[in-house]
Amino acid sequence: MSGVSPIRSIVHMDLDTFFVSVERLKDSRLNGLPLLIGGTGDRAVVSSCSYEARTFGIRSGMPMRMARRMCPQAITISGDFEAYSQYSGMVSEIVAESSPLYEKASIDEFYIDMTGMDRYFGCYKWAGELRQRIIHETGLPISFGLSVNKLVSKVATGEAKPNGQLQIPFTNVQQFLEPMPVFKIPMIGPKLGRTLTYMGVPSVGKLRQIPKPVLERAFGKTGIMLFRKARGEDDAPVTPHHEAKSMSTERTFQTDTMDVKMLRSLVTRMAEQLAFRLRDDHKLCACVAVKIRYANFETVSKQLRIPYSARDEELIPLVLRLFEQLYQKRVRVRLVGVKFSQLVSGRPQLNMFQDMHRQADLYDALDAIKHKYGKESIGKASGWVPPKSP
DNA sequence: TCTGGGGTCCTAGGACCC
DNA sequence: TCTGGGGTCCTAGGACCC
Repeated sequence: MSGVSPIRSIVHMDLDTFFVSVERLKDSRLNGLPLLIGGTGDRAVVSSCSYEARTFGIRSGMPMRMARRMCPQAITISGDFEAYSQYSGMVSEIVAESSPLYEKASIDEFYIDMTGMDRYFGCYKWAGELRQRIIHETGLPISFGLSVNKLVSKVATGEAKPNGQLQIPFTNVQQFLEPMPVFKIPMIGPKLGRTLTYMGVPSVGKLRQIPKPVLERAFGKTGIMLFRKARGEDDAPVTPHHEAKSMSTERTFQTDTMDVKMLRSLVTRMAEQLAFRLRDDHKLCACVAVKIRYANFETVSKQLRIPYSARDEELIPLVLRLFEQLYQKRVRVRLVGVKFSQLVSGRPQLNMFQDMHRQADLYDALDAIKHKYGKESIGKASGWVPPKSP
């Protein structure tokens, strides 16, 4: 093999306003209307919104209250994640069937590595046919970008939307990126984007003019990243499978609370549900963490390295202990969360000093019930939270 | 207009070891 | 006993993505 890597052909496919599109398949009367998907509570945010809603300045991530103020006639729908997951699966199957190497990057986007295929087929033609097939078989609009790596392909998809496709050959990468505002580059978020703009670097073209040492001095590793991205460089491979590295759950309350008993039983239940997920995925965790966000949005967390475990009797007391260490008494709490990380594959270790066979049998029985009747069907009494009164 | 929930990755400081 | 330097692990917080 020579050391010279060939120019790659990477497709990025992204379903357009995915949640909105699914809702419109379920109910065609929603076509053409401003639509907001997200929670209904006071503190909900917009998960997805239609292009009709976007003309009012609404964006995903925006508080629902604000969105409704900007567009009172918008229709609000609380998400149906089961349906979204099903449709996402349908699209995945079509992509998997036709692509030699693909990566599902999120519920609504894929990367496909077509390097080498272009000698036999035209990549652009092939990707266009795949796109049409997805549209035809699922009814969901989807766009794609085709270029030399994930970065440029993803940016190209952004420009192709809605319901379009765009190829950027490697000879055109610079000219394509140059006029772009820096925040169109993935990983340049609000914070970095603002800093760059204040520095007089609003576009990728301007960013490209800054010497590497200057960027490195100003931003460290991030500076190197900026230098490369400004040139459309990205050697990240298309990776078919990712092992989960953490699992977490959190809950924001409708109104801030000081009910410690409720908080304790909630984090207990959260730990229990996550431990169930661990065992279900045949995973163990070696780090547990608790997060609290107070009424003033100040957010604190505490984590602890532990011997690998997936057992309720080990994990729940640890989570409760972290909670007690973290919790500031008499301060109103907005959110609590529990996270298990440092995951590895494995089964809970048998503890010789306990009657482990009985213990293991008990787990199997309890987990079987959770499978059959749902995660909420059974749990420790201490994890029980009274249903909200109307 | 006060800011969801599920993730990943990076940074920086302190502990600890050789 | 006022003191090095590098490596690694751990913790806390934050930026970013969908």
